Amino acid sequence: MYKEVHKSLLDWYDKNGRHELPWRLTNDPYKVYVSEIMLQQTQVKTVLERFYFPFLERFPTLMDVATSELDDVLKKWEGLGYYTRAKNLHNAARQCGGILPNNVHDLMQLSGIGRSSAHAIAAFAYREPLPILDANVKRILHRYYALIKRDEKKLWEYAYALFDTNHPFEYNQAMMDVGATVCLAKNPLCTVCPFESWCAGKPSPLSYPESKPKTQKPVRHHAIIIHQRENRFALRQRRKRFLHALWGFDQQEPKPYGEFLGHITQHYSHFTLEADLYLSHERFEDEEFEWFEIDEIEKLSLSRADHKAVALLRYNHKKREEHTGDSKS
DNA sequence: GAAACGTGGTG
DNA sequence: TCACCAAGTTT
Repeated sequence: MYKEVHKSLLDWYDKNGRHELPWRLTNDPYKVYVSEIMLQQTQVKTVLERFYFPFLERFPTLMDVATSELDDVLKKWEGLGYYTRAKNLHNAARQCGGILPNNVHDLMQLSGIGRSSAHAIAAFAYREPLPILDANVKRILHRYYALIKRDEKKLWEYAYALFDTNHPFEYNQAMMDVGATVCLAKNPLCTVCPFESWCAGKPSPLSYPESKPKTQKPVRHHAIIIHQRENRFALRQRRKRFLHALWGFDQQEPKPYGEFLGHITQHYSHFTLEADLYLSHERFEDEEFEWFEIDEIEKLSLSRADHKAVALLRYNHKKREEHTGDSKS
């Protein structure tokens, strides 16, 4: 049925596939696993250039993750976002005793591994003849079959329908690459697509699937307060889901709390933070908080917004030294 | 099943 | 400038 389609796809993959991706060259399931988690909702470029290699250098094996502290894992995840992934990775490593399961069922029992990641790990790391279904494949399927509605269950059926059981590994990799480089969300390059002759959505690729109703992100106003006591500053480790386990400064309702240091805007996945930053020398007692010298703060894992706060603190400090003529440090 | 969950790149 | 997107999972 799909013989010609599969041939077209494989030919395209041979010539145009991203054959140099490191997690595609390794035969270490752990490395494939790490790549799959890092790549969730994250661009290849970011993972490749800033996170994949440093993480593996610090944690060469899953056992290293299992025997390390969450704070250490988080430090290597700092800046990558969706920090629950790091928490889940750490938890999963301990769940399986540092030995990654080799089948979809057992993989899915681990924290942070859903059906999509389980199939990807099984297919890429263990060469299981299973179709994958990620955002790339979904976009291709929606267009190929001209599917308007988003339906997870049906998409899996189509994923199995189009799957090439004779070349499972190459097929899956090829689908990822077509989705990432040809069947693009905004500007699909249909003229060079291996599916061109059979794609039902080609006349109007942007129609599949139907776009979600656009909602504007709410803006939340806060004050970020840097409490200072001599040469130390107060930070606490977050306990809730948002930016879980990351350290940060005090955050309160928007009003003046001392010396104004600047304004911080940070766009999160579901809201925008607008915060004024203050330096306070008022007495501050809270068991949640610990006191750090400025250089010690850098050793903690901080969110982007809190890093901006540190930068403003340093900038302000430096500016003051210039004014007082004090040029030490 | 909808909403929560980060950050950087892009048009 | 800003909405949208990029290899999803959990609640």
